[in-house]
Amino acid sequence: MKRPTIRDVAVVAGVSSGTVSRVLNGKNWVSPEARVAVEAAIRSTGYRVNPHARNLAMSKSNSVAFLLTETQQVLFEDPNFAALVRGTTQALADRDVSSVLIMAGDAAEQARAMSYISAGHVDGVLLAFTSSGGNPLVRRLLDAQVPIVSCGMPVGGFEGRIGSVSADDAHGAVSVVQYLVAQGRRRIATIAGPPDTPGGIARLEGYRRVLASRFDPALVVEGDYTVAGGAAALRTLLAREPAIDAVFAANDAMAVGAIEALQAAGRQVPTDVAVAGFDDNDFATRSTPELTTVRQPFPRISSEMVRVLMELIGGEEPSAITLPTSLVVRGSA
Amino acid sequence: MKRPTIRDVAVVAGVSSGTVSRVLNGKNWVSPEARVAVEAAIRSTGYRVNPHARNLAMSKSNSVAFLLTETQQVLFEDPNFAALVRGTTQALADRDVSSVLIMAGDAAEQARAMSYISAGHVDGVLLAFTSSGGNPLVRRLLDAQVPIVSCGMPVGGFEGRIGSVSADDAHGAVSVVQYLVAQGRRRIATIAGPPDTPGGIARLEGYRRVLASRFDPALVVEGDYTVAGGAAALRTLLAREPAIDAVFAANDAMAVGAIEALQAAGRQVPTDVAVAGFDDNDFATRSTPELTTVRQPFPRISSEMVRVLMELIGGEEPSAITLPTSLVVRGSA
DNA sequence: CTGAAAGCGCTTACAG
DNA sequence: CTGAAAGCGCTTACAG
Repeated sequence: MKRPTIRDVAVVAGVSSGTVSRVLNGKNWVSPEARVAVEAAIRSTGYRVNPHARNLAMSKSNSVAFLLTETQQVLFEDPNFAALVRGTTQALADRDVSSVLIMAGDAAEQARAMSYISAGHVDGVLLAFTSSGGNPLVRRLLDAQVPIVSCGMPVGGFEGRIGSVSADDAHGAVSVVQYLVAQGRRRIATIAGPPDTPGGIARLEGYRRVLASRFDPALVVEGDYTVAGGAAALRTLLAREPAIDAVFAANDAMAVGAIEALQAAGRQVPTDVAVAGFDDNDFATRSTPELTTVRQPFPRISSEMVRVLMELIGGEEPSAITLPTSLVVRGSA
Repeated sequence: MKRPTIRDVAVVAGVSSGTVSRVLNGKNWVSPEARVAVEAAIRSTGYRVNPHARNLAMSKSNSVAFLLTETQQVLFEDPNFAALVRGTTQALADRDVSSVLIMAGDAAEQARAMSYISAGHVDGVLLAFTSSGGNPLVRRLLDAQVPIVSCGMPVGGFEGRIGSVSADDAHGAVSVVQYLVAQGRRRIATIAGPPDTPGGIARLEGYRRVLASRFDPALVVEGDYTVAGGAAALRTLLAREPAIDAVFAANDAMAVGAIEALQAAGRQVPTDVAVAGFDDNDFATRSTPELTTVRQPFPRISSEMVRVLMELIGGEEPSAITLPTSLVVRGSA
């Protein structure tokens, strides 16, 4: 009737509940015989540890939050988020820790998130650092000593206080722009990301580094990481400089928008204008032609985020990890 | 240094910890003076209740799972899921209960989900009933007495054992097919959903009911709810019966695929062939022309799911709720 | 290696 | 209306 407790297991196994707890927690101060007896008793009673009791006794929650500081809309439209949520959930599950998705898009939600997290529901938080929108919350979380690791280099002055793991944005941009140059492109424009995002900064810098003295501010337009934003940016670019023959967009969504706008303007991609993106997410293979882009290693980013967070929770110092990207050549450039 | 407990609040307020607990839980057996003193003490100490202690004492978790039995890929591509996850998370947060997203696509994940849930991490489960893929898990959950409510009528023989809330699929289909008839369409085909899904069954039935004696099996093709599947189904339809002048797709994604395939085949939408969908999700406004479709009231579905689940958790019987749909006329039909 | 016991921080009959 | 106390189910020094 009632769910079995550690005590029930103990009587069946003929030991004390302390011993049951020890085998449960993999301590090795237990004799082989006792261990065998306890394991059998666990099976025969159908015992499962009560997480609330364990959490109370150990004062930890065995759970972390994945915090979304963007508007909720964005989340489910952004394949990067999806990959990260999927990847980290998996990596966490492998360690038997659960994860809660927390949406904290507006101030009210952020307040709620803050009280939820600081109440001790989670041991740490995973963050996708896309803009500065979540900064106030991050600051408060930090003040409350909550372990945090972000995907993407922190941009709000949090360097060294939170863990981070990011793709090598600058180098990824360098490699793709070099590729465009090698293909003989002469007027290479870029659609940059928002300047308050790590990708918005570093990818532009990579572009600029390759072009060096040939860098022309007129060929830089800022986008908002959306398909529509990419299309709009492209039109601006075309108005400024009709002779562009290549565009490097700071993410795949904008690259898709650029392709659509280009085609609407009667330009062939890649014949007239080559287009390259960044991310290699679902957008990359949904456009015609498919995108030449820079791949972010999301599975590895996810597992590293989890590893670093666990270290932080364990009391270690925050580390900042950068992972290599790779160039994926498809039809668009 | 150490986080304040109920006891700290009690000494500051000059009462016993039992009284603090009573004001915390909104019991009214507490004098106004005591209440005021406690509330002040809570503020001055910065007290927050420890959820693990509370959960242990009350033996409940104040948390529910949103279970995804589809492959993980599907989730983040499906705007219906996104709307449901968003809506239920919100409704749950309003009641101060948290939610965990659990992906249980393959057998290994289902086993893990089972043990997570039956360990008592959550008080109940929210489910999006899209196919029969999750049936074995649902069955085991039911055996373990876990309260469940699904979106969509249960199809695996779970009627009456789990709560459910769904849009009125049959009536929604009736209204849109009647609309097509009223527009003067004569050869109305349908791309049905998979026959092991509630929508796959009821929407087809609504279509059939309107056509009655004019129903022609040759005009029915089964799709898989994806854009590509919709396009493929449309091509099959066109091969069978080039004279179709309208298509009712069982969801928006397939409707978009149908439009694309139609256009690729040189047919104008809606002039040559009218196309209607079902859902009114993001797909509906991303196609050209935009979709005429049946709106599912996702916000209401979400909040009803939560309400019914809370009832179930509270010991009441499972209820099955059907919510009305509405026809949304845009450019495609 | 193992048991008895204290403690984690709450809730809730039970008296009063 | 309120306090003292038991209980929720674990973990973990502390002895032995």
